[in-house]
Amino acid sequence: MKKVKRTTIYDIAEKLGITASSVSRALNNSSQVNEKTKELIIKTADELNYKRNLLASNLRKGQSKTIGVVIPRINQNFFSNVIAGIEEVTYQKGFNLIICQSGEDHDKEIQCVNTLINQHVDCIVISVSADSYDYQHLQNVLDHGIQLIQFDRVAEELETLKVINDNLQASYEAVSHLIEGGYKRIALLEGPQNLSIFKQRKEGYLKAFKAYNVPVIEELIVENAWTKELGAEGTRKLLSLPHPPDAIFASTSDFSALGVLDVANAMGIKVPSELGICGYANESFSEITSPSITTIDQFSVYMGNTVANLFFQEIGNNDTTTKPKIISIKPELIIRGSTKRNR
Amino acid sequence: MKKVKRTTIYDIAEKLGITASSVSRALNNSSQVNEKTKELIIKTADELNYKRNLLASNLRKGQSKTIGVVIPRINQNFFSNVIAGIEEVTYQKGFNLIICQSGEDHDKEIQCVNTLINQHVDCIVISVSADSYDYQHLQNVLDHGIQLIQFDRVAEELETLKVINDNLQASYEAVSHLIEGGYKRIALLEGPQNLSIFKQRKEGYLKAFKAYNVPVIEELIVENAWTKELGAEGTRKLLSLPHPPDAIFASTSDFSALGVLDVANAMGIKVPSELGICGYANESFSEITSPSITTIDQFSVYMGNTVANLFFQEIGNNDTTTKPKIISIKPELIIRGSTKRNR
DNA sequence: TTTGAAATTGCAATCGATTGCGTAAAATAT
DNA sequence: ATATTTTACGCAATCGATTGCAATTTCAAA
Repeated sequence: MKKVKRTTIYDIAEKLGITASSVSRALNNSSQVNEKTKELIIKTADELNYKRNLLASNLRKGQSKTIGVVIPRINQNFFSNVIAGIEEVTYQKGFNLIICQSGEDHDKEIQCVNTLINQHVDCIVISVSADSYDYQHLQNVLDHGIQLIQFDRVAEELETLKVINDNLQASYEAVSHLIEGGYKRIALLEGPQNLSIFKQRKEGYLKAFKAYNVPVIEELIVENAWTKELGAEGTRKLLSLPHPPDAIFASTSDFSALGVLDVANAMGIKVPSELGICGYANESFSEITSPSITTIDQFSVYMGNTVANLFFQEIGNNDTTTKPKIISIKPELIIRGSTKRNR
Repeated sequence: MKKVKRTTIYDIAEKLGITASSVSRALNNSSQVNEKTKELIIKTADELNYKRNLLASNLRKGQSKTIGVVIPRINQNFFSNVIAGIEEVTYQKGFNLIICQSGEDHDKEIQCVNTLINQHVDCIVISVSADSYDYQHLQNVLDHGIQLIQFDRVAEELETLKVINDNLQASYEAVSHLIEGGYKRIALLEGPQNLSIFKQRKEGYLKAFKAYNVPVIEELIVENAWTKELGAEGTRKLLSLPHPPDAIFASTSDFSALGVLDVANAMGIKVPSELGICGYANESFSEITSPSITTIDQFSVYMGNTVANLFFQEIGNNDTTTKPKIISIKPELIIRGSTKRNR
């Protein structure tokens, strides 16, 4: 296992009595090497089971053909789908992906970013963690001449490429759907407001109220309810109010919505007739629950594709005067059983 | 964005009027450099926003502190959990993860492996794709002196480190549970038999029959039913037999079990009273369905931890005479509504 | 003050691939 | 046959960090 001497271009050169230069050129399919010798070189390279040392190659070329991805956690449907989407594209271009998990921790996020800078990645793709409070480390990425693309959870104040969902619009549509369904007291389970995505979702919620000329009821807005447990907890509080809500928009995630559903079931409250529920993210389980949960699809794999394509588009483009692009993907409201009441 | 000259140890050396050697040593906390100059070097490195170029460092040191992971697809619960588990451990050791998806395609798997060899990864962790028919590419990994660890889906004939589930035992327990529950005609949805995991699960199924002295009914064994759709299809066939089964063990996955459940619901067949269902893998949705699905938990995150720990244990260990280790993790049967009938 | 050992630092090669520049050889034009 | 252009290949530097060995300095012991 140890100390296997791998064959290098020098080994090939020596065997053929030529220089490493020619070998290198041949393997890069340069036109300045004779066709015959090129064939010969490729043949012997194959015989010797030669594999190019990308460390050396990349060092010399000052690039790495590697993209670093920093996400809160990989074993969360949305993120693993985005990664799958990124990989689809990058793989075809011969780029590799280094994955780091920030675990929703600001310090670990900084460490991840630094590691990726050390690795000389060509680009860092990030969805910031929930407790990120400043973005010096991201500025640092730019200072090192590394392309930076933010997706989904973005630091708005940083001028970088961004791929986001139109959270406001999606949220607006979801709440409109509830209002049109005849729900009168619609509660909101909101996420950490330092993340713009959650702020936007709240704005969409408020916008719908305004559009339909319905007054907002402050006591129906529950902060920081973005896990299944917190969602359940918030729901218990909401449902024990003197004037409980007749619908809950779990704007943070389907997990949260699942918490709502559990509590409703446990309390014998009928969904959707007595309580409408709408989640967010179209997790795979949301169509399996009973009733199935109305939610919002974010086209996560497509989002990954978009991120990757954006990168390849931008590196081809040396024009530094272009404004930082923001691509917004319109999510889709998926109406299911949890909000379909027959009046 | 382009052409940012990053600071190197030479820049630091020049600024302080010393050599790069000392800078390098200082940054590696070598004892052969004066404490005072060490401090000074570290301070200026920080001021200049120096980041070590790992390409250069790794090239020189002949390692990369990187582990390559090849899996069928990342956006599948089991695999993303394993990766999360691997990352937990490797991150602490300062190792990075390069992720490749084979997409269940043998050729792409080969390409992935080759890329990782090019990248000079220190270890390749792989769960082979379903249509892998030979393992030359894995042998090649070993030939390049790269540590190879297989997990879950393994090529048994290759002598490498392996981390697997005790599929046979788990499967045996699941079927025993069904038999003890009074189910008489238990069908099996099996996966591609070239993958040992599916072969073992079938063996467990057969073993249970033998143990309880129940005859195996060949027509109740359905080949290649390892997606939701194929599971549903197989179920339709099974349930339209003259003598339909009264339980189905979807040994391939919970997705397949979900297909079974859908068909049963559609046909108005009651679960678990008229039909028992058991899945595999404890996907998050399996406890949400109604009834919830009895399944087998594979401790996927722990499996990832184990893989990573195994690697670090082995590289510390230069003794090449050690036999290739196989670590078997005992999965756990999780009994839920889909097999709980009250007789 | 001298001597020897220990502590610091510098020199230069090395990891493997790439590439600008120069030159010899081959091909084409005159 | 000679001049000129192409083509093909070699030389040597380079990317940035590491490290064995040599050289110098420091310091304590004699």
